[in-house]
Amino acid sequence: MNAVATKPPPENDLNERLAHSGLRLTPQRQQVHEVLREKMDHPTADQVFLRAKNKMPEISMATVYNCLDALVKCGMVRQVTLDRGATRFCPNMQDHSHFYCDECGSVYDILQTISPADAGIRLPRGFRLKNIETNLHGLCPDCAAKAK
Amino acid sequence: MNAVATKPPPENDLNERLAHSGLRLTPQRQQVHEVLREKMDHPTADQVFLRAKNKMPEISMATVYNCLDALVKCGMVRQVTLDRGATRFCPNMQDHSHFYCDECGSVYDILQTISPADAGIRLPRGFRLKNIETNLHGLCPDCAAKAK
DNA sequence: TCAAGATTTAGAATTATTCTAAATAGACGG
DNA sequence: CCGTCTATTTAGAATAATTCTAAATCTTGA
Ligand SMILES: [Mn+2]
Ligand SMILES: [Mn+2]
Ligand SMILES: [Zn+2]
Ligand SMILES: [Zn+2]
Repeated sequence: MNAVATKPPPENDLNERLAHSGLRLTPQRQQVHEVLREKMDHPTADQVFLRAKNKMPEISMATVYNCLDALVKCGMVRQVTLDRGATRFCPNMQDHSHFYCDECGSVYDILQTISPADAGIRLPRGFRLKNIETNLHGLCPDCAAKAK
Repeated sequence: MNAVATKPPPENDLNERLAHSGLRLTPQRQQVHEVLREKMDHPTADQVFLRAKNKMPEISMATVYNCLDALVKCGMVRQVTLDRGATRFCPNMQDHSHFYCDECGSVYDILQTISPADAGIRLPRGFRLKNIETNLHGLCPDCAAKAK
């Protein structure tokens, strides 16, 4: 699953994946996606809006939400909800989990996931599992150092 | 860790745990906690408010938020954030994960046989892990049946 | 009994997200 | 190219979720 390198360059992917979901590739969707890939710090919709405005000053907040929803729907972006604050967005579609610093709120990709089997999870009859989300909570290196 | 049965009855626990965090046991906190234990369907703050009002008509929304925060802080309640909607609350402090039905939004407790901490996540140097949260997404039995 | 501090409360304020309706863009058939 | 059709974008209003504020109330413990 990991050994065969048939993955097309991610940019083509965007076009195709949108099409596959009956969605068009628009400058705005492209821009929002680029913003996410540029700095993979899991920004909120609001932060995406501010960053996208630099290259595309006319873009609106509603469009950013629309684009993010489109990108999530077609599987190019993941939604990350970690606390009561705004939802964050992640363009890394590799299997990974998120480390959330309870102190400063920063989010890190952790390239390791727990399979349900490893976690000892057994679903009762009838449930249909689609995907698993693992969120690690604690202190980031900076905050851990300060805490000492 | 699991074998020694020194756990006091959960109601005493509430008093003690609050005290341990420098918080008082108040009728409102008790009521909010009771509401959560009565129907463990992971209600939102709003739903907790409505249910609590039945026995305690003067309780306010602000108090419900305050109480929920207090209960979370002292470790009697878990916060569950699953999508862009309102945060949900869970009074089950056993090690378990949550199944979220993407179709109808219902949430189920899924018991784990192995603590995820033991499942072998390896963090880069410097990170201090406090706890792991596992969210399962898919279809609940009802929705899975309808989907066929 | 009193002072200090914690908690509750109503309502205002803020933040996050969704909705609405009109304008625009772009694909497609002719 | 032209006109039509539909998807998308847009501004702003509306709604939903949460937090804040300041005053009232309660509790605790000198
Ligand atoms: Mn990520
Ligand atoms: Mn639960
Ligand atoms: Zn941090
Ligand atoms: Zn369902």
